[in-house]
Amino acid sequence: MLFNDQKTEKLTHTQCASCPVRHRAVCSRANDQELNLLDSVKFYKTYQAGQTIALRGDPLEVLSSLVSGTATLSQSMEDGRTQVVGLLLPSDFIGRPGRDTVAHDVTAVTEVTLCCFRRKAFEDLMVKMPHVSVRLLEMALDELDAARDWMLLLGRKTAREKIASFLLLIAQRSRPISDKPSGLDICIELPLSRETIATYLGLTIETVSRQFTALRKDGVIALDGTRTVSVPDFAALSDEVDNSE
Amino acid sequence: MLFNDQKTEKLTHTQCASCPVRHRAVCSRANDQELNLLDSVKFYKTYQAGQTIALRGDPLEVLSSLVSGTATLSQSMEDGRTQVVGLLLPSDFIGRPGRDTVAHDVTAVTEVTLCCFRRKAFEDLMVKMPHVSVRLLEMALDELDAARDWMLLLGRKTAREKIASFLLLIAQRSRPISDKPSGLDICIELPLSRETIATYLGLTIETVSRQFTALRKDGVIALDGTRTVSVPDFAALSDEVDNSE
DNA sequence: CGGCTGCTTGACCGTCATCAATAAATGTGG
DNA sequence: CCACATTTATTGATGACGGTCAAGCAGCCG
Repeated sequence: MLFNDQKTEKLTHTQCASCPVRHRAVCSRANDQELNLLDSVKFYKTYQAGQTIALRGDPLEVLSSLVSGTATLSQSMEDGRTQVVGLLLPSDFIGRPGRDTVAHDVTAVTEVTLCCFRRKAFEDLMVKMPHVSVRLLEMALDELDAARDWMLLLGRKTAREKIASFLLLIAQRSRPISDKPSGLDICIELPLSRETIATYLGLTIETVSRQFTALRKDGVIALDGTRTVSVPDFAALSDEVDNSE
Repeated sequence: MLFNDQKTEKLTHTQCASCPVRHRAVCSRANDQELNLLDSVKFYKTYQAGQTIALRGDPLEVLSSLVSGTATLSQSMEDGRTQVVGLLLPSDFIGRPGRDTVAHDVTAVTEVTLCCFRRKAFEDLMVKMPHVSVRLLEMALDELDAARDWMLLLGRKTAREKIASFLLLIAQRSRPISDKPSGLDICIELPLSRETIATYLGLTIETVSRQFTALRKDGVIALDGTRTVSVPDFAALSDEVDNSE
């Protein structure tokens, strides 16, 4: 059930105008006046690392944008096998208008802050601000492309290629957009545990671990602790991925 | 390039009112007057089995709905490894407003008829008929869910489960909606070759073949030729899939 | 009939999963 | 701050599933 059972509940209320995802989220095309409207109906929720945000099949009462932190979308089978089917990073949207149940499990992997709207209120907003629908369609289509790219990875890539692709993905998405210090080592902070990486890549935790060490031994990456990866030669890492045509 | 190099070009022009996908495609919510408008700007194109409809990166000049036949969306790597990332069946939409290049290769696997719109014309339509945008968003979100379900299959299911899931999928989608003759054998006509099935399931053609025979030997399915599958015990087939929770 | 293409079957092997044992990181209470 | 417990990650040994290579088979068409 969305927004139940979380112990911690930060009620910080940031003005939309100074919101970190102001220009990327579903609200990106809102003008000042519209932002005021958004400010008046939105509310924030915070989840701790590991908390369940929503479960597949739950009634979908609240729609939200991820403001900070990282969450996963996942799908699992009765016998426990699980696949992460999407990574949610700041500006990503959770839930969908026109549906009344949650389609996939949503889990916070770090502390997560959501900017929330009751579904009814959001659907009203979509009528008042058609650009919200347009932006939502754009974002859905982007996610669709991303999902399909991931299908290539899951269906066809080797374990080593999967890890390399994953590192490149994280490097891209965590970098504040077009910031290429081609001189110094690129340093990647992994938001996911080995366990979660494995379920994202369709591998086991052991294989993930082995491939990390293999890449390290081959000098493609360097590991500092378990969550920090530095990339001495970015081209070498890219070469590990025989990229889509 | 969309709509080049096809030899055969059927110019049949069906009235929207009697279109087979009238109530499922992007135009499903159009009224009679709007249908007339659609009739006046749409045009049909036909592709032969095996023909390329569009290639990744091509300029996207035409958007279309699939009216009849089956096509695939696929993604491939430089070295030739290929993954089918979507199956296009009647009523599915091809292309996306707001993009100017094709995101994935589109290939006809049977003879295919498309109901086409020049991109500009279609974007005008979206303005005149907002329900088209809404329907498009709905369809995009459905596809997104389907893509994510497929990620679970690709990442976590065994070869046998993949084949069983595939058969169930085809059975569902080819059946004219909620038609359950629980008595007699269900008969599935496969629109895809073993080759294409393999690239859809992230397997090799040999493994697909072996799993088909395995399921046959176990009495779960019966094969009549290479494209016709009959299912004596539907429950047995469903049991092969340890379904998502 | 031969030649073609698509499918099946067999023999073998490699990649990755499984099971199991450390080792490292993180947390807890004294 | 250190002993101890717990979780998380690494490493090793082994085997299974599915891939690869190769040969046969079936349907199709000239």
